[in-house]
Amino acid sequence: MANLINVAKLAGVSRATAARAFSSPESLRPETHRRVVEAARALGFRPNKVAQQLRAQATLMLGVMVPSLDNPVFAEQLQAMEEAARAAGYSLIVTTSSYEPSREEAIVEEMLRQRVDGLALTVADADHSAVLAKLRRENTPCLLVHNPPATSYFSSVGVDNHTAMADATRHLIALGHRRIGMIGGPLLQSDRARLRHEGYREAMVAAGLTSLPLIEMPRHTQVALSQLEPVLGGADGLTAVLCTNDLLAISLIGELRRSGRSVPGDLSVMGFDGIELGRHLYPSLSTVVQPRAEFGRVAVETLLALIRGEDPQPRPLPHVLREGESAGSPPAPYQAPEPSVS
Amino acid sequence: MANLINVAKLAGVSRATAARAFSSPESLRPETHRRVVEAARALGFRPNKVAQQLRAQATLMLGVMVPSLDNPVFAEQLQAMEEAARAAGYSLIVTTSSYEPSREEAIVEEMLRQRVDGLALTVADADHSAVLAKLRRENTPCLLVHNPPATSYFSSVGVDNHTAMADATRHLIALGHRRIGMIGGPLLQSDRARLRHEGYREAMVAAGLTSLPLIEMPRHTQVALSQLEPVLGGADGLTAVLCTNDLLAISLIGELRRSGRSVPGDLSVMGFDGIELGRHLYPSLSTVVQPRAEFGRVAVETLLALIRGEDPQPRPLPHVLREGESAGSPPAPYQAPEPSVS
DNA sequence: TTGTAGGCGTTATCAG
DNA sequence: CTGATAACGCCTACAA
Repeated sequence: MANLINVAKLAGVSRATAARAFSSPESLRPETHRRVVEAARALGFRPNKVAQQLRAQATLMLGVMVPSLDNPVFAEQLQAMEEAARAAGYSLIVTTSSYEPSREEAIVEEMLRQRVDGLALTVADADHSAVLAKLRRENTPCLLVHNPPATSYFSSVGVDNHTAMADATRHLIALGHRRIGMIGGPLLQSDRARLRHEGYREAMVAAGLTSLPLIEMPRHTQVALSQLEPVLGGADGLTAVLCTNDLLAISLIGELRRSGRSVPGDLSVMGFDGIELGRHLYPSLSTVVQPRAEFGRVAVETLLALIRGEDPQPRPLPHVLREGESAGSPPAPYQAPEPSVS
Repeated sequence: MANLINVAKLAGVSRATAARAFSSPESLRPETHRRVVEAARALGFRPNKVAQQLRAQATLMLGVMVPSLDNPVFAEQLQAMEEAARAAGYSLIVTTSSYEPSREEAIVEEMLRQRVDGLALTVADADHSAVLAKLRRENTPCLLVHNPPATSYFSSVGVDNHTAMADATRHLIALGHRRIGMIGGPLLQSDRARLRHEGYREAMVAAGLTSLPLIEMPRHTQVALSQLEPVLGGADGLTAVLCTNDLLAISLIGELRRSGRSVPGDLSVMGFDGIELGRHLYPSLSTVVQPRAEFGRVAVETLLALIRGEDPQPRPLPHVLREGESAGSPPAPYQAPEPSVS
């Protein structure tokens, strides 16, 4: 109904002239331009992006796939991406994968059919991802977010997970902790979990301490304290725990306090991600801050560079240790009462 | 390059036949079908949705606009919407408005140009929204999420904010509280804030108690304790506070504890939204649960019904009071020491 | 400054 | 069962 043809008719000009009234108004006689604009308004004309996209062979759309939006780290990053994309004239198609390969597959296929100009993906394990393997054969620009560079075929935006977790570990060691454990969500095989655990291990070893295997929690957002009891109790129980994300840390703190323990009195807890909320809790969360807003901006910028055909080499984003109230000195070891001097 | 024409050529058939191999394979001779499929695979053919959308005059896309993704209530709802939409064959274009009218305007215009099949919007105040006024003149189906029905021109999905907050208030009253206040984010004029405050007021009045004005915090996610001190201290200070969202409540609890007060010992705190995280905190959050996942499902279903030309009449979604550890009995009033009997 | 015309990739209609 | 053709709405050489 309200297309350029009708606008042209009503204005008494050709399709081309009507089109030019929008794409290059300065090339029109003012009077002509006015007539077209007038007609467009009268008809409630609104340019059809779908037709523009078909014609231009470009959609100005980016496809974004995150594992979930339940974790604020992804939601906050997505928010930043959306703002950056909008500022550059791009729209976002947003999907969640739950890390399920079949969904990842379907989502990416769908987005390719939609002819998105670029993809920003977060997958479980970039090294063993079927969907990434397939994407190598396509020529749609693709950027990994959070996933380490891996095969280095795809550009990637994220912090240095290895160093970041090593820093967190050293922080706890500096506070005096010696028996430090680490817990993670149900995806121990994820590339980030591996790197973070490796960072922890290295820092422990470098300090002459014993590193423990990553303890797997049944969910990404909730600890099962019962699974932790064995390593907590006793004289040689842990005095500090690193978590692979803030939600786990928050849940752990809650469970500990509910079980009558104090944080950090009985156990120090550190998170990872630096979600906003962590600042406001009591005890506030000690954590490794990933700059989520910068993530979003850099991700979009990098992806747009890829789309322009450039070869951006994004550097790892800087992480920051945010000291909160959830990590402190270890409890004083139990001392047998000594005879007093006096 | 890899379009139907080339596939047709390679398969030695016409465009139409090539197309049919995908849209109605059963209408082709098996051998023909095989040849087309073979050719498609050889060329890496992938149907072009943009062309399909242009041709079909429908995009199978929904436009979603939320105020922000920093608040898990929106992120969790969005996640549910995405899953429901995907299940129905729709994609989501996601945007954030920060409640800024100019962004709302630009976003909606953009989505209309993109010819989304429907819009799901959350605005600050549905009664005084310029963008909604404009949308009334368009014929793109539009659904409000969270906003109360307002003018009743647009369908709307959400809880009954009035009753929900009244329920929360009655809960505190039942616990023994008499001096109960309410705090909100910086958008006191939002339709939901109004309704919730009204619900609070009614419940207070019905119990013969004094309702107070909504106290405005500078941000949606963070309290300024200094602004609250006046109403907290003293013998007639508040014993309980209702918050318009969970993040405010969590922040309030953190600030209170950091200032040496206990929750709920000194002050009971209730949130609103029921974000997952609230369960895991210590003290766990007493709150009014909005069924976010159901929100998402119902929103998508309702919007799809609108798109089909039906006239769905979504009922308010049921809210649930979740009792947590952050609300309890009020502190015993200060008693002047009495002469002991003995 | 404005008009003409072809094509972006797909699908529905109508013949054959 | 298959082929030819027009149309979805827009843009942009190329002409005039």
